[in-house]
Amino acid sequence: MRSDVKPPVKGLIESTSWDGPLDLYATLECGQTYCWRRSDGGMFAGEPPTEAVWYETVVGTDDPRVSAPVALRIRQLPGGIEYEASEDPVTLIRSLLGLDDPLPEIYASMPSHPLITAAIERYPGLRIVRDPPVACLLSFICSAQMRVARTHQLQTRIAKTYGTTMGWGDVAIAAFPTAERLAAVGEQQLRELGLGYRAPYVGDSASIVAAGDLHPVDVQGLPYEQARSDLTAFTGVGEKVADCVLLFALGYLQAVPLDTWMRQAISRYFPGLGDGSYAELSAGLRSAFGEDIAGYTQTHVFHLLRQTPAEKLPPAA
DNA sequence: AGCCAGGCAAGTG
DNA sequence: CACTTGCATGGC
Repeated sequence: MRSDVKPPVKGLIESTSWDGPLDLYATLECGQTYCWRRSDGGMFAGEPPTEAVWYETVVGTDDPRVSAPVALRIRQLPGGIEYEASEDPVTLIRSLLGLDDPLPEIYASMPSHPLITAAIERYPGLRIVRDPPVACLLSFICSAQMRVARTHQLQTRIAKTYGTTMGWGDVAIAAFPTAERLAAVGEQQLRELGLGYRAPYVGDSASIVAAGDLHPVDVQGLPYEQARSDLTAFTGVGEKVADCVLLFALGYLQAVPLDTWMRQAISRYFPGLGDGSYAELSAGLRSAFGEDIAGYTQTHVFHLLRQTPAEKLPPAA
């Protein structure tokens, strides 16, 4: 069934090899990435796994970090991150999970505010991922007006339907399909998967990548606001999805995706930022969250807001 | 039954 | 430029 029957590379990335805490569960299930699947199938059910469970993904050739697809799975143990992979994945895993981010310094540089303090005390070790850029782009196009769990369910369906499967033994991991493959899938078939009105957006953006007209990595290195603006050239990508790609794939830690949750937080906790344009609110929130690392603050706060009943949140200032 | 979910594109004024 | 409307689907 699978052609690659080679045994996997196995090992441990020791927790002493990075700075600060790591919470793999919060990192992969806070809603910032749709690229991983849990081997027990219980992702985004709201419950942490009872035992150390495997998280699985494939990093494909749309990603400049690899020259050939790499299948891997990881789990968190007391001593670090255990892995199994189709080839040595250590550098890749460190990148995917933000293990080289100086988290203690990042926490120290966050402004003192009741909402921010509550978020980092609740989720110490939540790190910003660096997802494969094309998969990140297309999955966040799908996320428009959909709940996190259903968005993830759709990505799984896309991978299992159109992606290639890699693995070893009884491990089988479905890769997110390449842009070329998705570009060849018709809008109608994507609708049948349940994408709804997002189906043509995904198809068109995949075609843009496949044709070589624009790749999300092309904007890497540009000034933040320029990069955000350039990404909106993809179909189905506005400023919010562009911010997600910049933060969760391209390492722009100053990006703050302004979704409905963050707009609520602004009106309740930072009313001074006003009801202006996206650009204005974004600049204001970056200032309130810590200019260079505002995305780290945003993702902690986002998770807190989603996981906490309103009456248990800090009182509005 | 109605409202909402990590919005966006296209059409007006 | 600011503002409005239509758009799929599922869960509560």
